[in-house]
Amino acid sequence: TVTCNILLNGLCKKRALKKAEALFRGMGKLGISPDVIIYSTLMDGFCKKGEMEKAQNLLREMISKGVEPDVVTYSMLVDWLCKKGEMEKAEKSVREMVLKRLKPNVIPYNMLVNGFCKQGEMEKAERIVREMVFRGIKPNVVTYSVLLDGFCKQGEMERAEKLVREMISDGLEPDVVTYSTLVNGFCKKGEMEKAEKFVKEMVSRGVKPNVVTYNTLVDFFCKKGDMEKAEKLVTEMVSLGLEPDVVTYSSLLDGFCKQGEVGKAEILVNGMFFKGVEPDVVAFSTLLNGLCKQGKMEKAESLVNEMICRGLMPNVKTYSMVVDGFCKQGEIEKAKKLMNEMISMGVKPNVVTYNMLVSSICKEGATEKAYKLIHEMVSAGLEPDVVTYNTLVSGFCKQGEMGKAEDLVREMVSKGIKPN
RNA sequence: UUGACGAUGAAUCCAAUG
Repeated sequence: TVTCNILLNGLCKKRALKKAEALFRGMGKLGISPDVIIYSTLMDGFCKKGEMEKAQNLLREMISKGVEPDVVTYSMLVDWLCKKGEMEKAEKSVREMVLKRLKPNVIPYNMLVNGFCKQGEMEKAERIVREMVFRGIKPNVVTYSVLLDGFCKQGEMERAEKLVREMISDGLEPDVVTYSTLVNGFCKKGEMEKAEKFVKEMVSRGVKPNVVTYNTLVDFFCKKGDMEKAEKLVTEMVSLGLEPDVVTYSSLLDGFCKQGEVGKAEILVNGMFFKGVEPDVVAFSTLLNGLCKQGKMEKAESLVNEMICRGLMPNVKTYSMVVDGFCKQGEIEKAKKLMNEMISMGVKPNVVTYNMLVSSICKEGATEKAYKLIHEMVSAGLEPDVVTYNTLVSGFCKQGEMGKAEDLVREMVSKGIKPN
């Protein structure tokens, strides 16, 4: 059973779920009865691939075979709920564990903390930390890193910095993730000096920067448009034995594109293949966005086809970039056609996609007509957001129809959308 | 040394003076 599971785990980690499943079924035929670990391993594999149906079926199967879910199995459920943003249910599951005397350890609590942090609910996150301490569970480096990321994403860098000091005085060693989180926080705030200070600190504490740490810094310079510095950092990371990965390249691609150097980006993609780094959907989409922004729509469309040929399925963002490209070219009909095409590919347009259409129709001076798109959005199950309204308000303002603009502001407020 | 948690990359609107 253990041997099988080691194999199973390997297959799951490699995303070879079909093989894993085959192995699982094979075990049954050999008369090896799967234990809770086998089931959990496979369930986790399905969860990570987003195949929740299969995961749930497996859960039912294990229960029906009298295999009791344990702390790990429950935790996976908790994590799934947290990632879906269903925090009440997630909390309930943890309580359920307690009631069933499956003593939840630090991990399910970390999941809850992470869930709340990702929603920006820092008070609730801290409440969970208090609760875990109350239950006699010590926060670990992950707990702190999760909280740290939460504060960073809220832009509360003073609190973030304090938290790192706190964990050190609590006797916990910040690791590469902790530091990378903090470095990212400062980078996103544009505080490079601070970011560099903490890179120095991590090194002096014997924590080696890894690819993620460098990617964070590289991305900062790419966003700033300082491609020289970005490329220099890449050279530095290579000299340290860190291989640039698809994320490194994506940042560079975006940097070049935003500098208007789409040609360089195209060359870089070839360089990726050469280095054996396979571009993924994001990498391709980044280049695609560059092409669209330059109005090179023929190239853009053929790039989308290339993606599909490579088995990389364009997502909403990918398609939306092309939709926006057509919109900005004034080819609204083509944009609409593409929206139908994406639907037929099983990709639903979202608010952003619609906002693009709204924007281009406003630019034509037909704000009234653009406004009517809201109905279409609603019937597609989408709610207009602050950008939708900003676009329309701006449209009316430019047409000199201030009354209508003001009406719209009132309308958005009445819908509970805060003007920014 | 069989399973669960944390960090990095891509899309839409608007803004003063000129």
